Amino acid sequence: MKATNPTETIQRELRCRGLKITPQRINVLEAIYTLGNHPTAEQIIEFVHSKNPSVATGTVYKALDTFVKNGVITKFHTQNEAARYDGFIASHHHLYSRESDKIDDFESEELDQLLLVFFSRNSIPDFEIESIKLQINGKFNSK
Amino acid sequence: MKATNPTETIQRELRCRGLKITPQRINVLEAIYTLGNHPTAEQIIEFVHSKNPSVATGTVYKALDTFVKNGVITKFHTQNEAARYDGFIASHHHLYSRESDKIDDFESEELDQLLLVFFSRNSIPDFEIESIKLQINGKFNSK
DNA sequence: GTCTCTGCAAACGTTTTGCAAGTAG
DNA sequence: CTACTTGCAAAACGTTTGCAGAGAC
Repeated sequence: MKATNPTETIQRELRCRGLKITPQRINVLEAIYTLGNHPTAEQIIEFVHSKNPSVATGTVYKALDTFVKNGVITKFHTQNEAARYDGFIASHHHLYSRESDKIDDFESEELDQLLLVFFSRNSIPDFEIESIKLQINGKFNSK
Repeated sequence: MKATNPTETIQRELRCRGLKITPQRINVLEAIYTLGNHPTAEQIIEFVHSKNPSVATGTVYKALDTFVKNGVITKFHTQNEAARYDGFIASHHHLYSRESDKIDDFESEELDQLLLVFFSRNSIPDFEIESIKLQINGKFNSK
C-alpha cells in the first residue's frame, strides 16, 4: 500500500480550479505545504530555488497571486513588512508573538459558535459581517 | 471657561514619556488625531505638509516609529501595502472592508468579557495570551 | 494552434538609512 | 553643553510590471 503522491494532490488542486499545471506552480505549492508555518514570499522563493534555481522571483509572486485569487491559499500581514502565505484554507485563528514574529494556528468550534451567537444578538449598525478572525497576541513558551 | 488646548494635551503626552517636544512631532500627532480613521503615513505626511511644507518625510517616519515604540500610537497592516496608524490606544477591535480598505473601530465590554471567560476556561498549551484583537471582515452599508 | 505562463530586468511605492547641521532640555 | 532630532538624498525593501519567448492543453 502506497501513500498518496503529494505532487498528484497538488495537481488535482490546480486542475479542479482550471489552473494550468506547471512545474513552477507545483514547486511553489510544495514550498508552502512543506514550509507549513505561514512562510513569507522570500522563504518560498528560497525553497523553490533549492529545488529549481532557474525559477524567477516574479514567477513565484505571480503564482502566489493566482493561488490567492483562486482560494488555494490565503495571504495576510503581521506587524512586519513582508506578507505571509497560508496553505491551510479552513477558517481559523492565529496565535501571534510580536517578539519572534511566529504564528501558530488556533481552531475552536466552541469559540466560533460563541462569536456567532454574540454577533447575531448584537448586530453592528451599517456593517454586514462576512468573517471574523482573532489575532491572539502573546508569547510562546519554549519547553 | 475654555476648552483644553489640544496642543497642550499633545505636549503632555510627549513629556510624560520623556520624549522631546518638537514642532514636527506635534504636527504628526495632530495629524493622527485630526485624521482619525487609521491614516496611512502618506495621509499623515500630506496633512503635516499642509501645515508645514518643510517637514521631511523621513522625519515623519522617524516620529511615527518613536511614537509606536513608546505606546503613543499603534501601527498595523491591512491587505494593502501601506501601514496604518492608530491614535486610539485603548484595546479595541476593527471592522474591515477589503473592498474599500476602510476600517472602523468596534468596542464591546461584553465581548471582551466573553473572550476572557472562554480563554480562562480553555487555556492554550505553551502560549501565554497578552491581548486579543478581532478583525471583523465584511461590508459597510452605505446609507 | 491558442492562450496562458515563464524568465528577465526594470520600475514601483513604501520605508529606512547615514550624515551634517540644528535644537530641546 | 550634550544628546537627541531634523532635513536631505540615496538606497533598501518587498513587490509589480511589460515584454518576448516557451510551454500547457
